[in-house]
Amino acid sequence: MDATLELVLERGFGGTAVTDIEAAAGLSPGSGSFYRHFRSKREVFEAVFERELDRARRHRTGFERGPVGGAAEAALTRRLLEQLDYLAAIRPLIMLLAREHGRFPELTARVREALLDGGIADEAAHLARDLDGAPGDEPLRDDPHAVTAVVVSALTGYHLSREFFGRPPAGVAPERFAAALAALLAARND
Amino acid sequence: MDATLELVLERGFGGTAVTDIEAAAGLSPGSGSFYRHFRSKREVFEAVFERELDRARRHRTGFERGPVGGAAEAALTRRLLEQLDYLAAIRPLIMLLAREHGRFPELTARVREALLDGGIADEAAHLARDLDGAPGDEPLRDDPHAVTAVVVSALTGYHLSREFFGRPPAGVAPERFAAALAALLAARND
DNA sequence: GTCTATAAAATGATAGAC
DNA sequence: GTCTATCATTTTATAGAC
Repeated sequence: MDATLELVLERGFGGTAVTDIEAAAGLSPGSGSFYRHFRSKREVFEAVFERELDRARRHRTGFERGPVGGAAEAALTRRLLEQLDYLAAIRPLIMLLAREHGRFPELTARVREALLDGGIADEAAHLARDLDGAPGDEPLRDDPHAVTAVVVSALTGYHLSREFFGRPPAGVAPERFAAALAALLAARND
Repeated sequence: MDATLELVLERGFGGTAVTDIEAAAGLSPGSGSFYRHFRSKREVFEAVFERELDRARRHRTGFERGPVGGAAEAALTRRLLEQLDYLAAIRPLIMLLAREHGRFPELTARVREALLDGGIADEAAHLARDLDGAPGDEPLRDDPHAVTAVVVSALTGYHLSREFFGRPPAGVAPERFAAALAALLAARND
């Protein structure tokens, strides 16, 4: 499964032959030994996908929660970096979706359910709520769902830009990026 | 070439047979008529990629420029929507990169040069500059490159989330998204 | 659980008639 | 510029020995 994941991320499902998987897994290429473990190429792909989905679900626990007190902006920055780390951790799942959502349309809904509905968007919403709950702040005068969308988009965009282009947007490192985003968010209730 | 683009975006290069391309182009499948137009499958892929790269380059002209005056936030919102439209227009190029940058590593630098170095990042930088030059504003007290990175990330992230997940983050429509981002940017010099 | 051997189909590509 | 026909290779998958 590790060999399959690596090859599919590099060449795609259609560009990966069972022979390649056997070779990468240390089996004799073309021997058909693969078929003692999985009944078809599709089956191993689905197994890999399920494994990565499970990993992603298990990974999202223990995020910091609660009102952002004291040095609000620094705390915010820390949480945003945490979310970037999460995205990095579930990289395989995101890349599997990016590569094969055309051939396996069912991936879309499954990843969305695991990531968006209960993942970053959730965290970003908490974040926005926590921020608004900070002592001394007035209630929101802007659109909280839209702010959540901006935060989620910025985080995923930053991650994907690094993945696809091999470097972060404008060459800005994660810490600088998170600090700038936190500053924008903190200033919005001034 | 149209048939090839569509098939490659859906199934990937390795998952698209020359036979499929022939069928989609209205030729007799398996006839080899494809080879009267291109010498190999790789060649048609490269032709498609170059065509989309060219289209993307030609498309980015006529963006609004200059100091954001008057209703600064509304003007900003308009420009951000313009950038989202641009991303939608060059969708094929972005998706080709997302799908095949593993198999054709040379795509990365070429798309980056066309999009990031002279594209959105450039526009975002102008945007930040124009915003700071607005009459009555004080000079920037934050990190302009990092703010640019946030804007680029937010725009690309919003676009890619819609592509990969089939819906915008938090269900927020483009207008709401752009308005929220503009509000965050406009508030940062208060 | 791996190997050799092999079958059946799909795939990339060419030759030559129309 | 398309078709029929064809070929060599690659690919998916199975059978059976060890």
